[in-house]
Amino acid sequence: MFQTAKQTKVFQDVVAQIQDAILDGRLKTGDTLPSERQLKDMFNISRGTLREALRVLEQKGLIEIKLGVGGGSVVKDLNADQVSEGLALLIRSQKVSLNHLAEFREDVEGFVAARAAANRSAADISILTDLLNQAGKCIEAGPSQRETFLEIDKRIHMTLAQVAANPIYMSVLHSVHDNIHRYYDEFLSMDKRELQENYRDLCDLVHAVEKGQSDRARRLARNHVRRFNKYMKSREGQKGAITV
Amino acid sequence: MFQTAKQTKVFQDVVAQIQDAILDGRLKTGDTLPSERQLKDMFNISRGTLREALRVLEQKGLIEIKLGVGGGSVVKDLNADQVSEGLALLIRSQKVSLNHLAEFREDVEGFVAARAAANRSAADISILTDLLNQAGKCIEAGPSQRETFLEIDKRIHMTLAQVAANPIYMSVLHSVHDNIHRYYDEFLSMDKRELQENYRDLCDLVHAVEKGQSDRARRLARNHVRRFNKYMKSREGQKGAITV
DNA sequence: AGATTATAATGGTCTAACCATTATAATGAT
DNA sequence: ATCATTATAATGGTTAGACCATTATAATCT
Repeated sequence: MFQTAKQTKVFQDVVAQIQDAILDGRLKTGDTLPSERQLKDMFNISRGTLREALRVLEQKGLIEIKLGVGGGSVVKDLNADQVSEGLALLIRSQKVSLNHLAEFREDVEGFVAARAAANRSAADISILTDLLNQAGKCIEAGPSQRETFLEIDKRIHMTLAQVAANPIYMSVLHSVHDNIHRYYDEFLSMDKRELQENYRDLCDLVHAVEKGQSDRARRLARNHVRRFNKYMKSREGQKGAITV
Repeated sequence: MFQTAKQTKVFQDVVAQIQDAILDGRLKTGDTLPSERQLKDMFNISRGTLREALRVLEQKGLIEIKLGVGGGSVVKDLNADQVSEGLALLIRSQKVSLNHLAEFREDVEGFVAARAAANRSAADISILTDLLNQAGKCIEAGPSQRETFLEIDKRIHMTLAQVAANPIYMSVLHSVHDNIHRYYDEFLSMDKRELQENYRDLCDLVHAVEKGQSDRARRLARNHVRRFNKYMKSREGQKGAITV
């Protein structure tokens, strides 16, 4: 009939109070909290308990704790890192395989491209075109620029997420890339033909976005990712390092 | 040229060691770690430092700390809760609006349905049909069963994610539902006609999944969610409680 | 004026207690 | 003997006070 009246643990109450202050805007990004010795007196708790609370807030990505004079707990600008870390833990614990991740990425890149095509502005297209040009130069420069190409490839995808005008897309895509990146080293040996294929994919994709062709953009993005995934899987068989 | 040689902080080293042991399987779900007083000796650190490490591991969702005799740090079964909490923080900090969340859900439910249609087994269909029947009875029972209906609605969606056979879908969908649930109270006043409309959506959707019609399933799922979102937005205007 | 050195504030860690909770064992009542 | 009650002890939760490590700033020296 009744529920537990209160979370007795002191440090949880402190976490809640500071977290609420941050999320309600009473503490803004960049603000520095009082020193630990001051805070412990304000909350009327011991320093050890306060530090447990601060460690939790740090792990939540809400504050950053800096050392030395002028240091202290600084309110952080919240980003997708915690989501990303959570996903990474699921992957490492083998609750999620590389195949799962690849499949998911296929879907996500697909609808990101579709939303981007629906939302694009002239300025967006100009940024994307510029990135395409850089990517093209990388390929001409030969295989030495392979990593740079992949970096630009990633930036094009992230830019599309930005054009899609929904921060969730950016967070999710960022998390996916973060986690797929761990396997990149294993699969970095694309030859020139494969890179060119990749490049053509991106050109077609950006073109579809420019024309506002949502469905076509989605299909192209999915195929682009699928080809990359197939490539990874074939390499995976050769190396046998990762069993997913 | 060189990088920082080492993370000097003791508690971080402890976090890393225990986390690795869990993720590598040396510590399994349900295992109880030694007591704090034993651990502090094993690591040769103070109890305060150890507790900071444990608090971080707890916040990461890797362990659960129980009180009293026979208590201690127990290795948890990892789930999507941390991803969900991270997303919730992004929403509360207004980096993400309800509109963003609704739009994202539309896309996610869409491709979940499509994957489910491609992967469904006879057993899956039987479970879904059973849930549909329960939902149907709720509607006949009148508006008193509204909450139950919404609960079953959610279970149907989660079941589809399970059928899709990719744990990321389940995690993401779970996170989305978790976070959209906060706004449910504001929008629970669906009348009978709206509930029936909802019910028919679900029947059509399950039917498409049964037939293995991926594209149709995706379209139906998206429309289903979109209708719900429109409904929420219209209510939002009336109440004016949430400004997103 | 510029480089060097001391200062002091801050987080990081340690020690040693005591409090609060709870499963189990010991005790008592029936 | 069985069940309820009560003590016991192990565990996490909290406190207090000290000292170490880091670092921005101020003081000093060349």
